[in-house]
Amino acid sequence: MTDDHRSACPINLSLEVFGDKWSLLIIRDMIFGGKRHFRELLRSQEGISSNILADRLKTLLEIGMLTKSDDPSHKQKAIYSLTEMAIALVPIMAHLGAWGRRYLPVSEELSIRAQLMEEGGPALWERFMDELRAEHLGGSGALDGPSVRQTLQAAYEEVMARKAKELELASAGS
Amino acid sequence: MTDDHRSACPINLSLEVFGDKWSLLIIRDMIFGGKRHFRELLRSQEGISSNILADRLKTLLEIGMLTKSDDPSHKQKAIYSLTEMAIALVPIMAHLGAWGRRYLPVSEELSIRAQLMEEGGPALWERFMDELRAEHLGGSGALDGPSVRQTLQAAYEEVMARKAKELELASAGS
DNA sequence: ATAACTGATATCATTTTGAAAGCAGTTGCA
DNA sequence: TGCAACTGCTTTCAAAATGATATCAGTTAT
Repeated sequence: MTDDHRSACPINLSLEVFGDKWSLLIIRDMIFGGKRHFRELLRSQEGISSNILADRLKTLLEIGMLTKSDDPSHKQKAIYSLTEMAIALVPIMAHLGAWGRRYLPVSEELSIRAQLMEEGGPALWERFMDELRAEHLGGSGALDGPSVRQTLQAAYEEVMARKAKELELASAGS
Repeated sequence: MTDDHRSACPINLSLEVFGDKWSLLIIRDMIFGGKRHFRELLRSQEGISSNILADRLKTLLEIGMLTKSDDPSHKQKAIYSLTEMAIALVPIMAHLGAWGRRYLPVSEELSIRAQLMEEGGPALWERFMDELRAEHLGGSGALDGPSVRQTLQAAYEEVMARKAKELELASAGS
């Protein structure tokens, strides 16, 4: 255990954990993208390098935000799982998304999930966290209805489909 | 306007703004510490260097999280003010503090504010934000009763006083 | 057999960080 | 009228982090 912290302030300590440009994006892809494997995480929107990804995964494991296990289907495959510590970031993700959506130049398709999370409020976040616990920590059984992640993903695809259609119509009409 | 973003995802864009170890600490000191001047911000718990502080302030100004004005009392003094964009981070600060308090090795005195923010909930955050608007954006008049910042600060000092007393007693009893 | 896939490492140039000292003024006090 | 303390920075330079690219040894499906 390395204890050389700059200060024991909770905000500072939080930033020491994920105050960089990549750690939270990895968590984001696991939470909202359902990614569990190294090669999946490598295909992020933002194009993370493999050495950076390896380094951050190692750090997140050390901190206790992730755990790693073998994939029975492939001897070289590793499965990364979220711990409660990482699942507890869902409300922060929601707030970050809402803030970014309000003040930064987001695209419609990449912010529709944030919009739904904002509209859903704490009740939706709690449900999402329960689903993540079931998925990553085992224990409780399946939940009824479509998962929060599936609902968010469907909304994303709907926007993409509409945009493709609009583009097609605009192109045909020119 | 530089538009070379890694992606238009709201979480990514948020991290491009304050995904580093210092930017949010500066905002924290302005929000919770009431700091408005360069030399005040230089005296942070974590010991930020003057070059880093200057660089971050410049970036925060460019982004639109802060504004800068002259201090009438001193020709070389600058007053930094929060914009609505920065004041809107109060709920994120509250969540970050709550998360850090739960999962990281915080000290009692530096986390008492986070505890009160968590217990106060959204209603307290809104009141705090109103006070910050009055303080940094002008407009609305004074608010009744002690300010949220004063209440948090008083709680901090109470913990410090108690700890000093305990230390004194322990020392006397040895 | 072989091509594609697995989770990483190695290399190396570029960028960022950060401690420390310094600077050109301004202000308050003797 | 001096002079010390204070103002918001800037400069310098070493060390650390970042990140693109190529590569690796082993595994699996065809």
